[in-house]
Amino acid sequence: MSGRATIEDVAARSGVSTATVSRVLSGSVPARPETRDRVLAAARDLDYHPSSVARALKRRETRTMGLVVTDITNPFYSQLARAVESVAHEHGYGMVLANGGDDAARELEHLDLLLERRVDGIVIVSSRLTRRDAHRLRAIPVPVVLVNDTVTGSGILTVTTAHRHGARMATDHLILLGHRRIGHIGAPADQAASSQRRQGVRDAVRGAGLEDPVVALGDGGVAGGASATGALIDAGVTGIVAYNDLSAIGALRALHREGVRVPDDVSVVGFDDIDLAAWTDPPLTTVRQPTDDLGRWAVEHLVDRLGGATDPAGRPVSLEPRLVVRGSTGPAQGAV
Amino acid sequence: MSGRATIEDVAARSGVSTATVSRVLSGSVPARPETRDRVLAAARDLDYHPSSVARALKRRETRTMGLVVTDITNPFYSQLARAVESVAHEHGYGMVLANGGDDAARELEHLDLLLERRVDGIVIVSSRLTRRDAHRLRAIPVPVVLVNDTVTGSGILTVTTAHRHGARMATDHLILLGHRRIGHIGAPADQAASSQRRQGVRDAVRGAGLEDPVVALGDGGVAGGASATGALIDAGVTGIVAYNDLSAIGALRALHREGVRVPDDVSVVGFDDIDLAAWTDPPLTTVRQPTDDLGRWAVEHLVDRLGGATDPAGRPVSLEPRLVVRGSTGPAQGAV
DNA sequence: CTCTACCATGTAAACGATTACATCGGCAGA
DNA sequence: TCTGCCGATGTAATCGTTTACATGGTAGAG
Repeated sequence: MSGRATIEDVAARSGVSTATVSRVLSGSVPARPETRDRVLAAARDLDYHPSSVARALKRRETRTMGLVVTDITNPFYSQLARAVESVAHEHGYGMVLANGGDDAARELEHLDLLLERRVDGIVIVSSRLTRRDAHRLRAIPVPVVLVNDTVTGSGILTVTTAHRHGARMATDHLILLGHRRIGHIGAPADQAASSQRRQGVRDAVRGAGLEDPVVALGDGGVAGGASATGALIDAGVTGIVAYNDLSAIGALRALHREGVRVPDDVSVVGFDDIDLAAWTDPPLTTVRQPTDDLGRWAVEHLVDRLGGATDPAGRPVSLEPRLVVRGSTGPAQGAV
Repeated sequence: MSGRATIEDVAARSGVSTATVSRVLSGSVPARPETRDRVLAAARDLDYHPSSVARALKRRETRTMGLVVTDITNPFYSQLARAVESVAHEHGYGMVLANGGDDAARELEHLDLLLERRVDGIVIVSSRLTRRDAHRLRAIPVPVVLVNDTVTGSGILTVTTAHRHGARMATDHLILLGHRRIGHIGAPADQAASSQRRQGVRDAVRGAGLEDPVVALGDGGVAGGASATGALIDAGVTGIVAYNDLSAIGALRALHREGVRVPDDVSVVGFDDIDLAAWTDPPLTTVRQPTDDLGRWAVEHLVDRLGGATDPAGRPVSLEPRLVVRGSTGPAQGAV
């Protein structure tokens, strides 16, 4: 057999027209039981699987969505990707992955490729595009959902973790433990949510009447977290709120290397609650993002919209994170 | 505008036939400069992007490949996914991700979906399918490359890390450090490479004339690694070779909880060299898989084969891993 | 017995590109 | 001037489905 069986082969073998085959297979219109059986048998014999590309051309929908992610290697993103893929699958959608890579240009190129592939919708996760090329996002001719990121004043559906509030919870936790001098490991401005989380830390500190947090900039990864930590130690902080778990893990490592005990001397809080956060030494106190819910929300609203729903897409929907207390935080020295 | 611009719109606007538009855009056939310009201008004005689904139907290739992974959340897989996506992109291919999930049934379903989508080829990485449903793999009507896994006696292209040799290197390393009683944290038989790595450990131990390694079974994840460790400690091992880094991290955690010092009392070696392995406490000695090379090999051979190459696909190609020594291994107590 | 309705099925026109083949004007060589 | 060729472009078939519309047969109503 040179190619795969087509609907025509099935029609020929079962002695009916292609229209009937199509109808039987889709079940859209009842057929005479006998016909039905003949068609089904022929399809089985020929191992016929309809070509979704032909179907896509006719129906003008591919039942595929694109997922644009900055770095699939980052545990938070891969967990989100799993959620998105899984929910998409539930709804009969496939997922094509576009991994951002380093630069925004590449992300744009990926976007064009997705559109050429005629994906029905796109989920974009905390991309660089939202800052540099917001106008490009608005021009996308298919529904888009942004996760953990916003582009102001567009009608684009958005779901995000309450970063600011999450960071505030983390910081409040430290303050409640008696910490007075708080440090923050930030991420570059092109990282999603970077400024919101920083704000949250500041909110808490100010709310408690403490002096402003010491901020050191990381890169959103482990290495950056480690190297940012030195400055915080020097500044004499006893509590560190990291931009994310990776940064926090870097901090743990740096502190250990410097002989600073966690949590006895310094407490550390992360953000995300990636799988490995429970297994660091000590286990990481962190703010858990509702990753599965983010993914589900994104996909289901995309699907709704594809189904013709035309909700006004008002303000960004914000999902509450949850503080997960583990071993990396404890009472400040000399606290009550 | 209700829909997107089609080639016909461009043809109309530039006053030529669709054939000419197609030719100009693909550059396959030279056109008169003036025509060329008109077409290009029209395409730009209409923001025309050719539909790759129509093209796929005609050309009978989608320029898309499928990637089947067991769990995108596992760092090794996500690193591999990044490599695959990136190399595929280099060659003009898109990637649709099929995340296995728990059971093999789901993986089969995913496979069918990929085929319906008419992917040109499929990369399968250490799937459950190879054991249960090898016959299904052989029946796939597009080229397939298996990564880190084999199905015997099929003509399926295969590239794999030299698991057995890698595990042997890890174990030899411990033996060289004076360890005499070696433990191994294994993975269930349905995990790829599980038995080969176990064999490698045995090879080394036997080669050194030591008694057989103590084997405890994990689940390939952190939790399993942690719970398997107890039995190894009880058995009095001083060196542990884990199935992978996740298991090793679990072991580190369990040892720490038991007050066993690493590497002073017990040494631990992992496998994979995931990003975080360098950041554990102590940093993990591990066997680095050539992840990028695996991905590149897989994609490029797939592309070759799609291009008509018809290499005999003899034996599985095996890539050598590399021992990366960090802080989690050290001399055995009482060793010279 | 005729008419209407309806049910099961067939016919053929899309969907949006690519490409084999036909056409046509112009130019070089005889 | 005629022939032949070549380069640029147009015509139309094709890829594999879905689906609007047409058709033909059968049963129930009158």
